[in-house]
Amino acid sequence: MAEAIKSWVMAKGLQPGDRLPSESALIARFGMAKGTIREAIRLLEAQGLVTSRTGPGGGVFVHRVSDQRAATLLGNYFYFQDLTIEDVYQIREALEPELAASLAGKLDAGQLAELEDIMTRYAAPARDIGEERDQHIASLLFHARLAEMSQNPLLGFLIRFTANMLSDITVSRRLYAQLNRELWASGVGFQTRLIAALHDGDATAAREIMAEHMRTARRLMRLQETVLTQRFLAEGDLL
Amino acid sequence: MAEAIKSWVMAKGLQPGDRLPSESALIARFGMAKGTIREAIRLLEAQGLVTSRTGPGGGVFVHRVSDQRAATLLGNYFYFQDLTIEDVYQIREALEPELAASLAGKLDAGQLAELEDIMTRYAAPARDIGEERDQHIASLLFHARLAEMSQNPLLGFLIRFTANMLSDITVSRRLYAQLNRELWASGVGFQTRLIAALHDGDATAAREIMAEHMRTARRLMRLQETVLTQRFLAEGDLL
DNA sequence: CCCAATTTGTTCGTATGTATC
DNA sequence: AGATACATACGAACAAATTGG
Repeated sequence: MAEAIKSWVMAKGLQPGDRLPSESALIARFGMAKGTIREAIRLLEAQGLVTSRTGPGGGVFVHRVSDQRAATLLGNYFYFQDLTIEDVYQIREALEPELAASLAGKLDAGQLAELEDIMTRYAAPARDIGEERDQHIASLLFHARLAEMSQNPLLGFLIRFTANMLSDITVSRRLYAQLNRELWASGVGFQTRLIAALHDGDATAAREIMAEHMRTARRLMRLQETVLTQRFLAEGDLL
Repeated sequence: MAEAIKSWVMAKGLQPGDRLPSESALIARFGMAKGTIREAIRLLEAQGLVTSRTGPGGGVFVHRVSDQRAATLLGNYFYFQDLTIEDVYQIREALEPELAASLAGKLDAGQLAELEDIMTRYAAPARDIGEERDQHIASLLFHARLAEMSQNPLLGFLIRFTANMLSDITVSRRLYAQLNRELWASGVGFQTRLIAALHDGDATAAREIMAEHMRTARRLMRLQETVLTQRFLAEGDLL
């Protein structure tokens, strides 16, 4: 029944911002009771396709599915799969270099400045765990912003999604607290060289710099996961 | 309010198949009216997190989000972005070779046989448009099955998703009707060599074969899109 | 085959909250 | 401040589907 409304909306070619008929109008049109209509609207709302506002001029409106919503919905799917950090890095290692290459020479001065600005947030080594965590988040933000600059919506979404998913995993497992200095050192150097390559329009260099960074991060993460497992075995009640 | 139920479910650590309290029980527990509870359940249902059955022994059950559902939900997001075929191929060109490499030497005889079986469906050149369409679908099935064999759930999902999205786009635009013989010829040859490399456990060869196939398909698709645009201009009412 | 119990699904009437004019 | 228009919430009744005796 939500499908009926959805296809009706698509048939009418409604665009984001357009208003759906009011509840009473939908009741009349589809010949269903208020509760049923409302449940159908909830189905659409959960998918992020509509939003509703109360009051005069309010109603139900077509809404473009937000990046956030799409990521959450897709995250629900992987909640039941058992993804490893290694799985996520396999994707990043394939996609991030591609992104870097495709952006070489395409960014304006403002965008390059923004990336440099983010970089300054971890120009200095972290002095405590809190700073270390902040730097880790900021470095993921660097990738997320880069992804938003992509002309390819699919590529941009996937990179933001994997970066966020990694952020969730690592923060929840407190991996960031153990990240060693090597990652920090390689991270700053990498971004400096990457921004230069992007500025110069050197796609090959940008790709290779990013690829190397991914390989390094993946290797370090792999080490951390080993450490983590050892800790679990040492601390927890042994089987 | 659906979030309250969702977090309650996660707090209880319910697993797929576990039953949620009945509507009346939820009404008692959360102190809300039946309609409100039902709307909340619809929100979870739309996300694919629960399903419900009527009758004795029925109720609302935790459900692992299906592949299908996740793909549909993610597809809604991209409905509002304007994705091009080129965008999708940029992802495939990055991911498919990675998949091929990671599966080299990991498939058993049954899996290899299944891939060969799919291949036989387009061993001969298509004689009419209908056959051509079937072959196009079958070739996408080849990629989808290969993706399901991946040990990486994220990689598998993304490849199935991009292949399906491409299938939707091309079928709806009737591109398949224009696919030329070069794609068919290269397709069969590619799969034969790919299966051999997978069997031999030659990851490097598998990656390169797939990469070459993707480059070829992407190039041909690009030509087709040009043709399609020209047709629109020739046929439709000119501006 | 039918009957009864259980649980979700649907309907209606009414009341409340909220934002606009 | 008050009227209006809209979504939101409540409660009671009835319908449909499924299972077991």
